[in-house]
Amino acid sequence: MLALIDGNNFYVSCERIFRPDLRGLPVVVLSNNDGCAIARSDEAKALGIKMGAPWFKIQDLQEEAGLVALSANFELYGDISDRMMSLAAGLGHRQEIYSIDESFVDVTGIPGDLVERSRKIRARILQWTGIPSCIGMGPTKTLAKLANAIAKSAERKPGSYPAHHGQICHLGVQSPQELEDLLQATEVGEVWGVGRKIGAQLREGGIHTALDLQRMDPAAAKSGWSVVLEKTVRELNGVPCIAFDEAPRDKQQIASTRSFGHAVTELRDLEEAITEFVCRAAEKLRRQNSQAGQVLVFIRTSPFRKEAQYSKSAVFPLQAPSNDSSSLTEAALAVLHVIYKRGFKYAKAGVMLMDLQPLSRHQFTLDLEPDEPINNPNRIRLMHALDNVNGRYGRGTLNLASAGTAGEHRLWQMKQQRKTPGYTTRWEGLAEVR
DNA sequence: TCTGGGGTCCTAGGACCC
DNA sequence: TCTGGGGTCCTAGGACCC
Repeated sequence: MLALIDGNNFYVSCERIFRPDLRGLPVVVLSNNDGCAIARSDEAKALGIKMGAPWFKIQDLQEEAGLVALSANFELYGDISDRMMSLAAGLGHRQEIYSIDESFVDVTGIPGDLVERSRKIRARILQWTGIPSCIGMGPTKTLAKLANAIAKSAERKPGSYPAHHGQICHLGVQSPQELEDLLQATEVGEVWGVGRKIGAQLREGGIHTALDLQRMDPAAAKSGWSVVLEKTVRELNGVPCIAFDEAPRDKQQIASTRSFGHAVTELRDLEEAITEFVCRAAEKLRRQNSQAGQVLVFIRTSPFRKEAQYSKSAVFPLQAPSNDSSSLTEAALAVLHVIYKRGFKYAKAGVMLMDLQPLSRHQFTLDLEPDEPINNPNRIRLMHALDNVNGRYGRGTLNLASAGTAGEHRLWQMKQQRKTPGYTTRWEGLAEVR
């Protein structure tokens, strides 16, 4: 039996911990660059604000409805997430942290009333971190996710489900008839793994509810769509097909990409941005003790603007895998010089490190170059020092020269005009009590 | 004026091999 | 008239997730 614990409107709830004045108000958290809404309070949802709604299209609601918008403060959310996760882990014996606000917990064999136990954990999370959450339980991940969705709807949308499923919903203890009713009351698009496209195709084929999907022939799901949907069908029937992953696995690719605060036309500006992106990505790469075999760089104009469009990416296969910021930057800038075209207004760029492999693996080349910087102990120490300094004194304290200096005005720097302090992660962000 | 970022997995099709 | 069979590996693109 698996439980899925998930924070309600997580980013908004994090902000409300230190801004109790925001409770009861419509609040949204905006994506990087203050671009669009990526988290909404219940009150904001009630105003009809959709997930991903562009800020400039909803900002009138500030005046009209008292909407409050905040810039994303991921440092804060990450820290609150850690606290919530460690409390959620107490529900069972194994935990898989699935995203910043969700974790699966294996509650198989836990004695006693799981619903009661869940209520206690939920109450503890609320009291100790201030984050309201919902818990769903079922014999597979897909059913636990579904239970969680039911728990949320039963609380937020009265009448959608029987009220006693609010906050905690345990599908494992329902009678077959009750289970059928719950699945019948759930739209097929709510099912984990069914997105916009497949949802529309299913509805076209007469499959409208989770119950319809559960009763679908798995072979038909596979031949008509893919093995992914087949697994979903089986999971809805209580057959586990998606593994429980306790230990976070090494990433297979690491990306750093940004939309710019202002359109950028000059190569020099793009060089700065790309350098910074490589350094961010390389830092993550070193943190998981990996090295990259390939570097991808892309630049593109804004598809939303009516002007000349250009979008291009290219890959640089490294002669030997590396996690050295300057080697990777050198490769990335070489790619940039190839794909850059003058005369376009660039809106976004990014770097992806690919073909990742553990540091322990070393591929020897036939034509060893004598001045190969790879594995040079001094370079390794340098990267180590770089990470330590930036870890201690904050990101960007030490940078490669081609990243430019923060003092200069950087057109490409993203906009964040509504950011709350690092309440729990920075001394200067500590709240004062008077 | 203003539309996010970071991932995973699967599939189809091409290149290539014997 | 009639033009094999079986396999692997890689990549690009699509779909999904939060």
